[in-house]
Amino acid sequence: MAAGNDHQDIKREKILDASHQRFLHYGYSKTTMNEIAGDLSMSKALLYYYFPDKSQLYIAVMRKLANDYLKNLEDNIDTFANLKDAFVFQINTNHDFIVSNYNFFDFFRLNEQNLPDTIWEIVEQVHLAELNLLSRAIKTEIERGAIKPVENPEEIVDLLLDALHGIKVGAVSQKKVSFPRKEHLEEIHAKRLLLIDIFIKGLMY
Amino acid sequence: MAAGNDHQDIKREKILDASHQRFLHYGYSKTTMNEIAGDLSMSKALLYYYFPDKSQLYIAVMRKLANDYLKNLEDNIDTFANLKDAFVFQINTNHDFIVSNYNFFDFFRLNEQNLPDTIWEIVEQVHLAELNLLSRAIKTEIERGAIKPVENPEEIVDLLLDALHGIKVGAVSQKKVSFPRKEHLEEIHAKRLLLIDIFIKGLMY
DNA sequence: TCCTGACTTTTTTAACAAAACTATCAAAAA
DNA sequence: TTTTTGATAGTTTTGTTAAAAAAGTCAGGA
Repeated sequence: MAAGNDHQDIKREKILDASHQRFLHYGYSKTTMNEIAGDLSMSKALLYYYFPDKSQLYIAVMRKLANDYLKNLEDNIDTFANLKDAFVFQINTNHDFIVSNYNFFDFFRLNEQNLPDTIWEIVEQVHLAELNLLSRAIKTEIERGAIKPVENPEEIVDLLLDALHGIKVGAVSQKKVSFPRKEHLEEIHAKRLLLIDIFIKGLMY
Repeated sequence: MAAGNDHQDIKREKILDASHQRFLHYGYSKTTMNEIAGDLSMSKALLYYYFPDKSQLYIAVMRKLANDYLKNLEDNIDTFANLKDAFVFQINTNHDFIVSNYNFFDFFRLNEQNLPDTIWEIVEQVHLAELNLLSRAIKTEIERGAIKPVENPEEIVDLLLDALHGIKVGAVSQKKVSFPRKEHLEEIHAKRLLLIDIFIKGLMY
C-alpha cells in the first residue's frame, strides 16, 4: 500500500515536471495531452489515470510552483532585523520567482484563453499568505516601537502590494500591456526597491 | 472667410458632441458613421467632409476631453500651500474626470479592438503634462524646505503615478481586469488618498 | 493496480458566402 | 465656391459548414 502510493507519487511528479516544461514553453492552449504523454513515452490514457483532466493537471503544476514560492517566503521572512529588510526580501524573492518562471507567467495572462477558472484560487491563496506574512512583520515592528502604530496592518500591506504591482516601465502605451516584458524586469525591480524605501519612511516616526 | 470658418467650427463641434455621446454609450467599434450621421440628421458623406475618417473623429473627441482635463489641472495645481494638497487635488480631479466619463474609458481598454493607434499619443501627452505639473510642485516644495531634496523629481512622480495606478480593490482575480468597475471607484479613490498620505510622509524630513 | 489502443465527443480551424460598414465621388443645392 | 447628398466601390465583420485536431472514455490486457 505504502510502496504503491510512493510509486504513484513519483510518477505524478514526473508527469508534473514534463507538463511544467510544456506549459512553460508553449502555454496552456498550445500544449496537448498527446505531447505530454509523448514526452514521457506513455499513453495519453495514462495521464487521465493520474489526473482527471487537462485543467487539473495545469492547476497541479501551478500549485507546486506556488508552494515552493511560499515555502521560501515563510522560511525566511521572520529572520530579519527590521521591516524594510523583510519587505525587500519579499520583492527580491518575488522577482527571482518571476524571472525563473517568466514564460509560464507570460502565458498566464489575459491573452491566454481557456485557462481553468480555478487558478485564481491559487493566486488568491498566495496573495493571502503574503498578506499575512507581511502584516505580521508590520505588527512585530510596531511592538518593537520602530514605526507608528496603525489600526489595520493588513490594509497597509494590501495598499503596498497593489502599489508595487502597479510599477511599470517605459511609455504609457507600453504600460497598458498586462504582463511586463522580460527585459524590463530588472528596471521594475529597482523602482520597487525605491518605492519600498519611500513607503517605509512614510510609516516611521 | 471668418464667418465661414465660424460656421464650420460650430458644425464640427456639433459632430464632436454627437460622436462623444455615441462613443460614450457604445464604444468605438459599436458606433457606426451612419448612426452618428443619423443623430445629426445629416448624410454620412458630410461627416467625411468634416473629418477624414472614423479614427480621426474619435481622436478629436478624445483630444477635447484631454484638453478640458489638463486645463483644469494647470489652472489650479500651483495654487496650493503644500505638496500634499497639490497631489490630492490631482487625484481628486482625476477621479472626477473618470467618474463623469466612465463609459468612455470603460470602452477605452484592451478589450476594445480596432482602436486607432494614435490615441496613445494623447494618453502619453496627458501623462507628460501631469508629470511636469507634479514635478514642479515637488521642486517648489524642496525650495520651500518642506521636504528632502531629491536628485530627480520626475522619477519620484513617475513612481507615484504608477503606484496610484496600481491601486485596485477586491479579490486578486477581480484585480486582473484592466479597468475598474464603477462601483469600486470610490474605494479606489480612498485608498489612493491613503497612499498619497504615506508617500508624502516618506518624502519629508 | 497500472497501463494501452481504439473509440466517441468536443473544440478548433479553414474556407467561403452574406451582411455590414467604411470610404469615395460625381453631381446637386445653397 | 462651399456645403450637401445618393449611389456605389472596397473592405471588414459575421455566420455557416465541413474537415481536422484535440480532449476525454472505455473495455480489456499485463
